[in-house]
Amino acid sequence: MMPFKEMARLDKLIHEPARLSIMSALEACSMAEFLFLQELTGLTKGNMSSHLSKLEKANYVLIGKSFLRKKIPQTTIQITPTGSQALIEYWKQIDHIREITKQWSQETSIAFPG
Amino acid sequence: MMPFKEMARLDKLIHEPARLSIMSALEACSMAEFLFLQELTGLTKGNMSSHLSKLEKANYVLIGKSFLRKKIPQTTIQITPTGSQALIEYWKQIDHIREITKQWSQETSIAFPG
DNA sequence: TGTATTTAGTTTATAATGCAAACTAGTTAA
DNA sequence: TTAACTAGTTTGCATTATAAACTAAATACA
Repeated sequence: MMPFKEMARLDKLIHEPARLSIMSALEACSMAEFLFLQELTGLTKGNMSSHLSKLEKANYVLIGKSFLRKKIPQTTIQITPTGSQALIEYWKQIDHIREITKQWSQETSIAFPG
Repeated sequence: MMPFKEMARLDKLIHEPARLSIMSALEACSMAEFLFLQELTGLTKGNMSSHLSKLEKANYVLIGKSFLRKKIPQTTIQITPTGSQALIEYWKQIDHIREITKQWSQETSIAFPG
């Protein structure tokens, strides 16, 4: 297949920058609180919340709600094995795309020099 | 800055997969015809056309219209120096993000082992 | 005690965007 | 002469990212 068609297959759930940053942060922390994650990513609360919902729906993250000292609500987020795998796949695909694009570029410059 | 905030700054004009494939293809070819580019990327004509318009508006590509044997319209597309630079910057930023994310990940696992 | 503010999120409304179907304008075929 | 093809553009629709508005509970303070 032509290398460029491969880009259309990138996992859009991960590709979106806000979610890519969430997923990357979660891959680094084994578990993160909502507010900590918000600070790391710089997203607004509403934005965080809706992106997390999408990731949860895809089973990329696990969201746990509990209460601190039985009072203050605390939401914790973990990446799931599915999510972790998807992130790895995503970067692998990015690498592959860059590699074959570079190859194709070289072949083209040989075929049509100057 | 936290690494994850950097993702929000990715050039969205290039980040979008359809346009990333257009830009990558154009970086490889010095000049491409509309239909050739369409075949390379697998995009529909309508889709190609609107993405190219956006890239043109940003001065990332140069679009030339001419007529083959004075009859058949032929659109040729070239990447501009601005576009080429933007693409290079984009990949540089991706690399940087991955690097600092990896670093941050290591630091975190030292700070919070287990 | 009551009311004002803060905290921790969720829901809603909006604006932007990607996408292909429908359209345009010209060419060739039957 | 009308039907079908070519090379693209425009339009309308569905999806999506975003922040503002909202909810529900806890605390401050007067």
